[in-house]
Amino acid sequence: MQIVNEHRRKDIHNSDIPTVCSACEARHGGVCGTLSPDQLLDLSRHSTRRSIEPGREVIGQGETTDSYANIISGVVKLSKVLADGRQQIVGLQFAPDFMGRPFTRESALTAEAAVDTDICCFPRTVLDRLVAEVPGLEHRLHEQALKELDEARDWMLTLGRKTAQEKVASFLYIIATHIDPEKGTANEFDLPLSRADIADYLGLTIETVSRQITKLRKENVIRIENSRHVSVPSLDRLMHVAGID
Amino acid sequence: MQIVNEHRRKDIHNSDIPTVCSACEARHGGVCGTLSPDQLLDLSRHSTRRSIEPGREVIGQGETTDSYANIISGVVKLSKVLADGRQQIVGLQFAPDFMGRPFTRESALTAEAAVDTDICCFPRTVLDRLVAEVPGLEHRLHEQALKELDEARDWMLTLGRKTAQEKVASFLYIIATHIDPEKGTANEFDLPLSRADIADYLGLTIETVSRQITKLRKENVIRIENSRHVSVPSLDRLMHVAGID
DNA sequence: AGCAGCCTTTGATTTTGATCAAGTCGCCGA
DNA sequence: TCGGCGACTTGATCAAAATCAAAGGCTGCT
Repeated sequence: MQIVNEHRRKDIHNSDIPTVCSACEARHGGVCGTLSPDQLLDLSRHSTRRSIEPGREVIGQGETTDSYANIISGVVKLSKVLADGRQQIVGLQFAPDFMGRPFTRESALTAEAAVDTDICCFPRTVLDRLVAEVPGLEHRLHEQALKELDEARDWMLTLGRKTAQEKVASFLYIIATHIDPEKGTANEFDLPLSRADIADYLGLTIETVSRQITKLRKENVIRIENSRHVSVPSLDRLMHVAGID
Repeated sequence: MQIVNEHRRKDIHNSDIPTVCSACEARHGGVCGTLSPDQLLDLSRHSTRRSIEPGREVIGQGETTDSYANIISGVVKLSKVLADGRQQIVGLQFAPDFMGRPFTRESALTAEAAVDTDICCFPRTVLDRLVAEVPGLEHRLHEQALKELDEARDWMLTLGRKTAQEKVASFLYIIATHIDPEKGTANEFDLPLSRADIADYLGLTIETVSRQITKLRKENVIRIENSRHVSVPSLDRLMHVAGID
């Protein structure tokens, strides 16, 4: 994991930054961005990296935890289930998102890795202390919450008012624009979700998802290989099919 | 509007509090709760009360504003529309909610009064200054955002995975538990939304909403008069039909 | 009172997506 | 290399909700 970064880093004063953090892909985007080297050191001393394999739960609906985490790489599904087992994925989180809400006293949702995922966990107590000490930190967390709220509301429009075709296209668009934390959008990518997951995200069945993907393929909106790898000739076209503008 | 409050107020130190605020129904629940009398005076000097009749837009999708508001009484619909006119209500706000997100530089959604509604508006600049000055204020706004996020995610489960019957029951349950800012739940209430609004909130058509309401009535889950007034003999029963545990 | 207009309900029919049921494909282990 | 298994696709049928269409019923106005 000791990758030497060939590009010049965005910040000059790398000197005092903890080693774990200076190599961290999520440092600038996550909560850590607002922290001084001292504070970063403080936090890093209490934080642990974890690798999570696909399907592994980070936290279950109704459980309690006392930690927060940053996603370093990978994709995490946030989902809710009804008593009878019907499931809905209510959010996807990508690097370098902060996972803050799953860890409230009692979690209202399940967080589960969709693919191999690395996260950086730190205890609630430490972050809470830092929030009290560092002026801009709560603001950062607030911004993250507002971003998630906007995304949730966008998705509500998708769930409530779009057709199956538009839903699937909307999903592919989300992935294309989020899968690569570096550059904005990708024309080609591996789907981080199985058909069953996609169905749970879109409020559809796997059969319908499969049929709609086939339809999009036949209409040349996307190309598929291996059923997991997708390429998108024209993002504009995909957006249009997704009913976005 | 000069109503004399017969009940003893929860706080003792009423002395320095601006008159407009001391009579305000939203003061304890809204953002104002964290402010000192001085700060409240500061804010109140720049704030204006507005009465909004049903159907009147407070802010439209894509517009810009420079104010926030507290809901004093009434109900506000937050909605999004697709290019072709399909609409989805993505949230309802009740007194004493803070309306913060609608007013970001460019609003991602439309806020519109569902019934006669009173709000207390204040300029972005003043609140932003107070946020910088008052330690707990951003936290309060953060909490509000997290509350809305939780509600949005709950609703996503409803939109994606519940049947029409469950959706309508879920809606009625939301209203029963939110319409009265004072006590928790009401067994009897006027619906703040028309059938068309309910349909837009549930991702259904008005015909389906109407049929499901009729069905709930015939099954004695609810009683209806005037098509707007609803009474609920058993909240537990309603919850159960709504698929809530 | 009588009428116009809107909101709501109800009915008949159609459509979309769900359900049921086989396959097919790719991958892993024997 | 061959099964076998899980994930995905495809097909046939069914059902829930949408759509199309026509009343009711309430409100406000003349």
